[in-house]
Amino acid sequence: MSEAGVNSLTGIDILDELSEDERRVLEQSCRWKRYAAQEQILDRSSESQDVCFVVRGRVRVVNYSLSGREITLDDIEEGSYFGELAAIDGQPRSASVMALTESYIASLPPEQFLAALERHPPMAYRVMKRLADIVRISTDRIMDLSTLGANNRVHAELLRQARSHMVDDVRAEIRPIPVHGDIASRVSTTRETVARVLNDLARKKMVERQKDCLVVPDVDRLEEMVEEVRGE
Amino acid sequence: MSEAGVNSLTGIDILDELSEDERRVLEQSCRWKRYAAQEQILDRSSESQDVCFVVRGRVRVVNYSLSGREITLDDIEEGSYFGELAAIDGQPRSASVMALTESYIASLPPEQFLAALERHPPMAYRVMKRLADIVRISTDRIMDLSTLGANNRVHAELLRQARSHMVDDVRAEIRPIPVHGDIASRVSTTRETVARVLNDLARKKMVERQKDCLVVPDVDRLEEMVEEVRGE
DNA sequence: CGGTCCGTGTGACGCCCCTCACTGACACTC
DNA sequence: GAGTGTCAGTGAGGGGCGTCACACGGACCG
Repeated sequence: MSEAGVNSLTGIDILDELSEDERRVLEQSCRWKRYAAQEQILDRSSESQDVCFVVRGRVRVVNYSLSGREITLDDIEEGSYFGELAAIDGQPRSASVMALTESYIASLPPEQFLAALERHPPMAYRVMKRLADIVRISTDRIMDLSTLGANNRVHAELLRQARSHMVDDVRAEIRPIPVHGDIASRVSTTRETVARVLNDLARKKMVERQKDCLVVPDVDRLEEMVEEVRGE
Repeated sequence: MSEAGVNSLTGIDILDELSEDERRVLEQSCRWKRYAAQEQILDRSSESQDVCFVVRGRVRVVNYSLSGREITLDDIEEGSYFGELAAIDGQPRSASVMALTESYIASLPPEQFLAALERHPPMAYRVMKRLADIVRISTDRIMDLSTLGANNRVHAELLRQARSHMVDDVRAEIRPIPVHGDIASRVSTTRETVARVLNDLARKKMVERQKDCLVVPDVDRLEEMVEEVRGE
């Protein structure tokens, strides 16, 4: 297994309102497992319906087209969870999940999860909030895919990343510097297109490559650019 | 207002498990309103956060690109509801909603909705199931948009509609016959593309136009066609 | 029955961007 | 320093499909 004190669900957000005792009960119902970076945690075709808590690490929810093309759906941070869909509705898994970094995952059988939801409305409320958030992100993405061209989607994605890496009011430093194929898989385009767009933006001085980060000197200017295209 | 006995939430699925009394309380907190076909029920930019029950009629959740292009997100049947996202997370509305047919809508303020969720775990569970369903549909659509070409998306949509209009094991009769622009807005393409695809399928004897319906003589054959392309 | 919608059918044009193929840089290992 | 893996950059080619334009038919209505 693992060293004492490690099998704890203390840092998991949605379990915040639970009492120590309650949490301990859940901890005991979990299967605990460590995964290496890049390792597959959950397969789309697997039968399991467990809810998985990311106790340590970061994971990525992905899907593959039969042609092997990889579509990134979401990244999940330490303290969050995934796999709730199957637990809630009993349907097959809707996507695969892989570890981005070395990760420690606790999986809870659906029965215990549902029972906990029923006992603890605040926890249920948090789960709903999370689902609502996923829905919003998904419909935004559908809108992007439906109305924007590939390079505009790259702009939009860059803008999103910039917004979450602001260093002052206007400047963002995206660190670590994102790999092109990664961006591509988030906005459903190709590595090559991302490279071309990025160079194009660099030529216009709207991004700047540095050793360890990608800097966007004026995020608002980038935003204008995105909004403007959205209106066409 | 309206005639006696009409302001009832009896047919609303998620309120099934509530007692008569409970339901009555909710009924009294609702604003009731009738809408004509095509009328706007909810605007994306409106401030409201009410949850809306479709007491009678059918409504459509849509979004518009600034260029005016219309993206259909979902159709909602009598007995279901919409507008829960804003009520749950307090964020602005994520889409607009319009009446497809003449409709009678009950809107419940977010506080009462949330309070009801807290008091009634089974109702909360139903809401979660619904959200989970929306997420699944959305990610399917994202996959379609990411991996399929426009005409294959039309095939896929046709297949979906056929599946819900089976008349025996292999044959489907889609009734009423869908308008092209409608299909287009569901799969994010153009009216023209839909027309071309449909004629192409007609030439291959995979669909047949009739007076009042569109028939798919062999749904499995259509399915093969879709699956086959998905794998490329 | 001429007018006006509304939905459909189809051709031509052209551009976006995916695909393929190659080159180059950098990091690590033997 | 040669060998290997990962990531980035760039050009050429070409097909899918969005856009525009226009013709057609059926429904409804004065």
